[in-house]
Amino acid sequence: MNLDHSESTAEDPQAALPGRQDQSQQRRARILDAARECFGQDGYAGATVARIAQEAGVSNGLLYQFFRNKERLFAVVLKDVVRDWVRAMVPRSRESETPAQALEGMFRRSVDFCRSTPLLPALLSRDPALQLQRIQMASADRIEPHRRLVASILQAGVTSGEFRGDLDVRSAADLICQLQSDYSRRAYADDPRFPLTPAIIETAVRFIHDAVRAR
Amino acid sequence: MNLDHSESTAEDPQAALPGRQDQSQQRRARILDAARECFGQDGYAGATVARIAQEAGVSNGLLYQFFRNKERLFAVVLKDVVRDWVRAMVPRSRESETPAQALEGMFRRSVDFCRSTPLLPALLSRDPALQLQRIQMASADRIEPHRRLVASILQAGVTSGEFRGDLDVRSAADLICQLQSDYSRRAYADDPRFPLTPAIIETAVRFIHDAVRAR
Amino acid sequence: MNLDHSESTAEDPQAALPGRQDQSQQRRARILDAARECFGQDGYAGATVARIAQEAGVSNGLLYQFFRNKERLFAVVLKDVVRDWVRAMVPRSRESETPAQALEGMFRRSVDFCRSTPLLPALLSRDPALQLQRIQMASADRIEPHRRLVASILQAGVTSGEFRGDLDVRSAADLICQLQSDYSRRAYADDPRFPLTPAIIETAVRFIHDAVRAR
Amino acid sequence: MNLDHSESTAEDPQAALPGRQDQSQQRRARILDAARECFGQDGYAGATVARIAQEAGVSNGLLYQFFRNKERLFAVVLKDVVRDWVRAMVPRSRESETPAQALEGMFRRSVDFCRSTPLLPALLSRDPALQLQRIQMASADRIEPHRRLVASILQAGVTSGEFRGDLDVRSAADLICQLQSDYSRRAYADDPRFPLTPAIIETAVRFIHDAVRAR
DNA sequence: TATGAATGAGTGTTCATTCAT
DNA sequence: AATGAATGAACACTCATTCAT
Repeated sequence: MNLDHSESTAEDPQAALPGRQDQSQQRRARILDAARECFGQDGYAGATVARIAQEAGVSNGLLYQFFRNKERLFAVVLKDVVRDWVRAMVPRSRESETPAQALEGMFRRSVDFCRSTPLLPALLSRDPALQLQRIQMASADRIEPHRRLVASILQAGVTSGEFRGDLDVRSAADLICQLQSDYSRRAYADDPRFPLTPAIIETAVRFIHDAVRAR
Repeated sequence: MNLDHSESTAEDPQAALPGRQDQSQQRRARILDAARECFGQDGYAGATVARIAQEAGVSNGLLYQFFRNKERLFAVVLKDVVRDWVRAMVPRSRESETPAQALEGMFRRSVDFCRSTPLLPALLSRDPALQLQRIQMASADRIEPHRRLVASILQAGVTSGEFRGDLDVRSAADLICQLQSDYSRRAYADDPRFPLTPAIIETAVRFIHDAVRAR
Repeated sequence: MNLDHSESTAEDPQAALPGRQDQSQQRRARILDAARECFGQDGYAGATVARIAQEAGVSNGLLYQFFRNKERLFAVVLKDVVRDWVRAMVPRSRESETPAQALEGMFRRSVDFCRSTPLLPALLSRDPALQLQRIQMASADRIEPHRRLVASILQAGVTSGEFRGDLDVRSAADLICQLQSDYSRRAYADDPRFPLTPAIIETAVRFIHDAVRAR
Repeated sequence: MNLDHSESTAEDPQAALPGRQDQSQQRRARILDAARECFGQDGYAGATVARIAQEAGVSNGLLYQFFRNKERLFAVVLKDVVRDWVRAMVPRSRESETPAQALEGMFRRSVDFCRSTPLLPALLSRDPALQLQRIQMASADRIEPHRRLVASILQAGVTSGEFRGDLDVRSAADLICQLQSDYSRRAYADDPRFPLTPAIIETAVRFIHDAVRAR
């Protein structure tokens, strides 16, 4: 739950005795955490600034010193979530993986990430409740790269002969990303009507393998 | 956009000169249309009753003579949308279809339905912005049947030897329904970042075929 | 509950087969009954026209053919209630009563009237919830006569020597009327915090006797 | 009109330069004053939150930071009014009073209190327009004690032989409280049809004396 | 820097009143 | 004469945002 928002100060030796600066950054991070939680649970319109502030343990007004308004706050949350998500999916060390393994690994890591993170890839994909189109556009930069990453893995597989030669790489990448997003969201939502049992995950992984591998 | 809400009066030759009853039902239908549109665009919390009324060309208050409140209106919209969606997906005449054809047909019909209908299967699946759990539960009755229908087609294919014998029917049905829902929503949303080209559809169809057919 | 609103038609031999006229008057009466009930229970602002119409078994709109608006309807109800109340209090045959008996009789009849009638002398006296001052003024014509009636009885008692010679007739009449109004309202309201047991009534009667009789 | 809501700050020498806390409490008090006024004039249903806010010179929303909703605000007003009323009635120093004097004193103080205070013992007793039963119940705790106080005075008088031995103490207390409430309300309402001249008050006082004293 | 009291525009909802039928 | 569908002003209440402290 306590994500890494501090970045540059992460290794600051003075972190132990937080100065003004540090405390401020800590509060900013707490706000972002709370916002992620609230937006994730209630959507953009449903979440209230007051609740976020309370959840973060800061005053109502402080929020507005870090973020111009609710919309901007949401944009930042969105950007961070996508960044974290992409990070979590990307293979740590790519060397030893075959394309098929890479594909499977991304899928599983994505689902795992969402399982443990109060997140909203739901929102990422196309939540109608957040019509903040401009915001989404801003974070869309992350979506396309993700798709390109998957596409490059697919292309590598095709080139190596491991995947089908007639694979429509762009479309397949799109579909795989879609599935990743879906099942990731389900991992987070944990809705009994949309369960995410191991069996379902294995089936999805097998779907993907079947669809791409050469025969 | 102008859906069939009239049903019983559809063949009434006097429909042209609407009586009071008729006009009333027409207005009700207009409200439902507008609500479908607005909820679809803005989510539950984001949509306003005033906007829906305006869009429907009726007064603010009339809405409350047909529906107890916003929540009930939404519930009705949801129920209707799912009903229409399921109707559109179900094969007209099932006789001559192989299981594979049935599967493909449902997929295509679902996508087509959403392309031409202001709809919200998005909302059906799990929009975090509409926490109206009870409502969702009510319309959830439709989700499981859909999954069962797909599962029965899969089972038929497995039995006939057309599909893989080791197919996890439940999980596969879940995944296929998920894909249908996704691409259907994309068909409606028409978001450039999530396009729905023929190539993408064909790829999805092929994915499904590859995943289930015996080898 | 079914009060006499018809007056002139009460003995109409055609009452059995109600003509247009009769039915109309009957409906008017039903509306007044319902209004008396509703205003009595919920006060002026709290009562709704729709409820009154429903209670009366007529359409919403019909109400407005008999009464210009809610305020006028209320005014008529008020006038009728006061009229009935005063009627009920006035001794049937005055001859054989001493002033003391007359006083006591009025008090008891008033309380009894309210016990069996959905009424609102509450509203009569000075309910702050119905600020319709002008209306109250209109029905005030009835209040003063009542006070004068009591005063005349008191005066008769003073003259005959049965009552104290130094009685302030006007003030005493005022107080007695006040008590009548109070206990009448309590008879109707039937609030456990303001009970109206026989003991309480007897005490009130005795109060009045003690206060006025010569010693 | 400007009641004492400040209590603890009453002796604060800095009250002249109000701090934030002080100003806040002052506004709360202003809201309560305005609410007392408006509810008193228009009843519960008739009074509007907007009017109260305007009368208090604060924004519409501030009201909701002090009181959960209109109903709660009313409950507080009611509680305060009863508290003030009871306070005003209770004899300052009881020592030297005979029971008869105590009775008379309470009556006069009650009337005087209402004359100078925007108040609604009317509402206390049984205004049909405020069906907020639960609220009334809450403040009813004050009614019964008042009745008991009067009853104890009566009992003392009976015991000392100053009052009639056959007095029904409970019923008499009820009646006296009723009269106090009535004339107090009249003192506030100041309705020309229900005047409250000195003569009327003296008559009431005499009524009470006559009714209770031994002969 | 941080607070939270204060604002007021905007929301869902009700209801007296009108009017086409 | 009678209906009840339709209206829209008015209400209680919420919440993003500001600002004096």
